[in-house]
Amino acid sequence: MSAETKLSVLVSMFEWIQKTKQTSKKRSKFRKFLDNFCKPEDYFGSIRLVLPGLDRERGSYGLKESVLATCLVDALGMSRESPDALRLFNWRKGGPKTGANAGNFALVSAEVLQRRQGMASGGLSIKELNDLLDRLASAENRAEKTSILSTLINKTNAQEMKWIIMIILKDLKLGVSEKTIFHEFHPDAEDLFNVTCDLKLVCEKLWDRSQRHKRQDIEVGKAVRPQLAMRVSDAHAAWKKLHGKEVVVECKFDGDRIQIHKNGTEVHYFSRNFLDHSEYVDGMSDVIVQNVLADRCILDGEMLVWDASMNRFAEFGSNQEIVKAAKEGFDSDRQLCYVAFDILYLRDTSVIHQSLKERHELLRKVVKPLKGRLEILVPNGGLNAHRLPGEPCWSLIAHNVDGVEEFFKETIENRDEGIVLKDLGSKWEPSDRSGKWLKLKPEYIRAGSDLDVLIIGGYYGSGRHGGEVAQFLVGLAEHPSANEYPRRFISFCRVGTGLSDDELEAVLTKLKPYFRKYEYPKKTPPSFYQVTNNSKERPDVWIESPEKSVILTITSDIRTIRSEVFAAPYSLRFPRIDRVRYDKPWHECLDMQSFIELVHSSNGTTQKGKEYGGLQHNIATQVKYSKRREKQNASVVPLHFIQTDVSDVRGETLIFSNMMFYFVNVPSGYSLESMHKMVAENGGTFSMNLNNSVTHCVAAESKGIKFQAAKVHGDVIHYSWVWDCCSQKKLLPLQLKLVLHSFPLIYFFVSLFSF
DNA sequence: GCTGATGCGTC
DNA sequence: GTCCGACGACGCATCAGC
DNA sequence: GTCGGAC
Repeated sequence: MSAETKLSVLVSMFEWIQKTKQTSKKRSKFRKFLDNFCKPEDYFGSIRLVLPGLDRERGSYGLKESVLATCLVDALGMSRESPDALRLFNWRKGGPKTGANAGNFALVSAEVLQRRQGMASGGLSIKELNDLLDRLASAENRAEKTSILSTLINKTNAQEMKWIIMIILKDLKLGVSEKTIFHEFHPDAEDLFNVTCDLKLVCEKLWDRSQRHKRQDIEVGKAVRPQLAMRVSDAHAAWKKLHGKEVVVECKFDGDRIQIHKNGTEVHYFSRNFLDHSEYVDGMSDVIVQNVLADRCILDGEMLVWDASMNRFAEFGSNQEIVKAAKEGFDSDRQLCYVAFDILYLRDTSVIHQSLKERHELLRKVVKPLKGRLEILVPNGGLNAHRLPGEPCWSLIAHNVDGVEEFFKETIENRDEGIVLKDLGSKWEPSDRSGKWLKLKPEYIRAGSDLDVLIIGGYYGSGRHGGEVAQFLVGLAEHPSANEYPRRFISFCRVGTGLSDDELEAVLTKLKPYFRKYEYPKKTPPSFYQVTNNSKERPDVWIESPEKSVILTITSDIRTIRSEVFAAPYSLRFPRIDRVRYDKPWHECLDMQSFIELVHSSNGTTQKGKEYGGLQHNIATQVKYSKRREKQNASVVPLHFIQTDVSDVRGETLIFSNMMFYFVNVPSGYSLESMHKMVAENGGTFSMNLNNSVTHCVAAESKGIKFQAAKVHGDVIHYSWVWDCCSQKKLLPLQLKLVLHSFPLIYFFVSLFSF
């Protein structure tokens, strides 16, 4: 009987791989470990330590750097004020003493441990380590975790402990891809993992590298790694990539990607990261069991919330809220709704090898849609079938690039975040993002013209950014009095991506002389910065004074987010730095009021207004035309987001003063722009979106999702009233004819007016 | 028992 | 072209510490 | 989710 594989062997392999540059050498070292040093019965035990991010056998540890630091300090019996303790707590902070290890928690820990642990290996086996890690993951409280860590420290040396810490943090920094590990383990390991998401199963089935494994198909109850969409920049790029294929375009839903596995009355809900989300069972399983007309089946789709009173899908992020409400027996108009857009398994066979077209047919046959609870997304049916008249459809077959473009525009205008394009002839490929599915999202914020914000603080980075400031806290200016510079800056969002290493370095060189260390909570923030007391809002350094700082152009998703974390009422979704504006002085920072206006002026139709407690808001693209920019972004910004430039419009009358118009739609043959100009010529203002400032909601036709939304807002006026007023140069009474939405739908096609 | 800090998981 | 690590926002759950 | 960098 041979002894168990020791952790020390694994660790020396780790050390070697880490210091080796060439992938091929890393590869062969790992290979050697498997062949010569690891017993097959320890394969799973080892692989799960090499790929901790893929292991689902063990729950999470509840330990990241911060808690881990306290636990280690306690486990080592150190005072929390001792230099070594502070070193651990401030592991990100750079400085002369911290040297190369700053930003790498495991290395900082190793430094501290080295002074307290022996050099000799503790002789811990891989099996023993896994047992202790299991205990660590199921520990009830911090004291218990501390005690297990203490045991680990007693059974290891500092080097081994360093790697254990990296395993706990699920980041080994080996510089070897998951693919490589799988491939060296067994040529079929990656494929098998992709269709089972089960490391243990892979290790048990493929322990013999010389035995090829016939490609295993998916099975009910085992998560499959989902197929993903590749982002493309515009409709033409998308069309080019799918040249000659039969293409379906679908609305991209903004919920949670969920794979539903139905096995009789047992239903599982797997997320993108193959976690089993059992919290959906209560709200969803009955519907699935009753309306999916097959005993065994796997569906791929999006979990959303349907708002029955609004007759549309709720904003992103409401799933958990609804799950919770349902659990507490709270009745509401909102309920979980699953939109199935694919089927992967039916009865006893995988159907991923069939074409998407065939799978759509299967979906139709197998899933019985239930309005607002379970829907299917197929062209010419499913969700499309019970849409409101005039409402754009949710998916269709595209015949040319114009069709795609048109659908794209409609989708953004009427719903949410973009479209997905798929080749109808393609099969479903686990884990694929190579471009069989494409996603197309608009660029909502015009880089360079809108979000110019000021850096007010910095945070130390980690990993390759260790020891240096790598993220910024940015702020908006307080609205200045006339002819004055802003006095205070209001925190708004954090941003840490978008600059190249060189650009970041340049910014740091400029700012470093003005960094002021922030030692929370000893000192309060500089008085010219307005921040909340939230723990995320305590930068490591403040910029000494706003005049010394730098303006950044930020870009982000259109959907702004109500924020409690920052001092400003809204924050951004997916923020990134577009560029550094050395050319702009600090005081040209966007001010808070303009920002709020920006948010309000284009609240999209998918979001809910404040009165509904909604959380999402959209950012407009307020455009100041410059020839160059116009050209540069011509195809990037959806037309309807561009606000009409009325700076050259001369006033005709002032009949519309104090009125703000919102156009639901415009008569065919006329542009939104011309309507806006007409309003402006007569003293009125207009909004691109339906918000509370809008006083007059105008439509030419009573159809479309925007019209439905407008009805909720209030009366909708027929556009002929606006025209009558303008042509007669006086405000006409509204009473009679022109309130569209309370009227039978007879349209007045007035075309007598010319300007 | 409440609150703030922290971690997890979604996008 | 592909992968990976370093980053962003939120909501919710959990636990420490008062 | 986005992004830049490495291979």
